[in-house]
Amino acid sequence: MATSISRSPRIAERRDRTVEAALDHAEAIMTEEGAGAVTVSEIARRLGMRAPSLYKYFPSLHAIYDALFSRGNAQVANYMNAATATSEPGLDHLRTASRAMIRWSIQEPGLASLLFTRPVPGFKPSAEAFAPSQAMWQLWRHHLTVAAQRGELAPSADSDDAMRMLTVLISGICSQQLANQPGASYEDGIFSRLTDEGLDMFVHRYTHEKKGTS
Amino acid sequence: MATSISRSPRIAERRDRTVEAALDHAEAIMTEEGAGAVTVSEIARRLGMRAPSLYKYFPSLHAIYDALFSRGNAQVANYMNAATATSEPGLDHLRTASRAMIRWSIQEPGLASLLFTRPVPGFKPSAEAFAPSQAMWQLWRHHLTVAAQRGELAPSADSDDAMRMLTVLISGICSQQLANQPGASYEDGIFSRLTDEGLDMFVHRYTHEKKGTS
DNA sequence: GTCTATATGTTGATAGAC
DNA sequence: GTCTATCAACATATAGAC
Repeated sequence: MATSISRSPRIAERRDRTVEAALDHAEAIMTEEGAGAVTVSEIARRLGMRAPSLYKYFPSLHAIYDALFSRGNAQVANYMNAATATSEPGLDHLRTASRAMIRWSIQEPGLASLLFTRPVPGFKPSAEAFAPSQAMWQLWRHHLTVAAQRGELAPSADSDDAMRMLTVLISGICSQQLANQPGASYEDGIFSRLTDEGLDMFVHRYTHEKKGTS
Repeated sequence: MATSISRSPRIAERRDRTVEAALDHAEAIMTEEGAGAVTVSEIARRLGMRAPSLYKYFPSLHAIYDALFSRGNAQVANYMNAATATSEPGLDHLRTASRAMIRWSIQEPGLASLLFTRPVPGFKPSAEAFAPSQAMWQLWRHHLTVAAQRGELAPSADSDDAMRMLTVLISGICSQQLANQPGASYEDGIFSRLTDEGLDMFVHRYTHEKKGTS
């Protein structure tokens, strides 16, 4: 992703290091001040550069956000792959992945808000940057299918609505945690502590088939 | 809240109308462009005023956000009071209030994000502006107590954790709906359509006592 | 690749004429 | 209460010297 094409590999490497350093700072700004606080000037300031110099690395602020979006996707994918490495396909994977997703979002609130909400008024990620995100959700969806086939969940869990309900739970826990107790860790958070209870609630609903509405 | 003290009631009235008009515009900006897009200049522009004139009505941009916060609280309280006017105390009230809250948040995404998240980096509502919000949640909490006493929910539902779980569901539906299908109505939204299913899931969990975790 | 200099726009906020 | 004028910052972005 961050590999540039150049005649000299040494120069390209150095260039890539600068690009990565710029994104490191941008990420830090997001975490500290929110996603909307990222500016070309502030990144340059932290790099010990003048703002115009940064335009040699990125064509625009929009491009920086796009690179951050891609980086966020890569990070969360790595984090979840590592977390679910030894998980069984199906329900076990879904539980582990859900916990990992919430844990990561709390560790990286800036990147998470960029990936999962629209915190920057003018910015929409490019199709390329967005594609891995879709792939990730399809993987989740697949594990719902597996869980239903294995009988760990009811057949109705193999549906887009069930998938949406699971994302509702995860995003709800994250947003409540970050809004009401920012800075708290996954273990200490009064909302993130409810993760397993929420998952049980979901499993309960999609194990015993639906009852009537009052 | 918006009543000013003045010797002449006529002038005070006119002043209050201007204040309200300014907040109307600010609200519209929030809905159209996001909570972070509210600026003194843009409000003045829409009022047909110069920016400095607005400082006769508000001491700072921060004060405008605070007034918007108060207004949001009043609006959502009115909306929910109207919606729950004929509801039975307890579970019926909670169901109706949850639907109303989600419906209102989708209709007023700008105000809702101001009330329930922290979309503006520098802004924290004043204690006075925040107080009604706390009162509202205490009312919800009260209805959980009533529902448990009536036997509509299990005793464990009379807890802060159950309250948090309910807010997780509501905020999760809102945030997913607004992020993934902005502009859709409550009826058409692929996430807001899950409201009743989510409530059923919650009720199911807090009716049948908790089972073991896998 | 870095810089200075600059163009152009925006913001929040104040002073003071009318 | 409105305006003009102004300030000090800040932003994105470009041109061109070195």
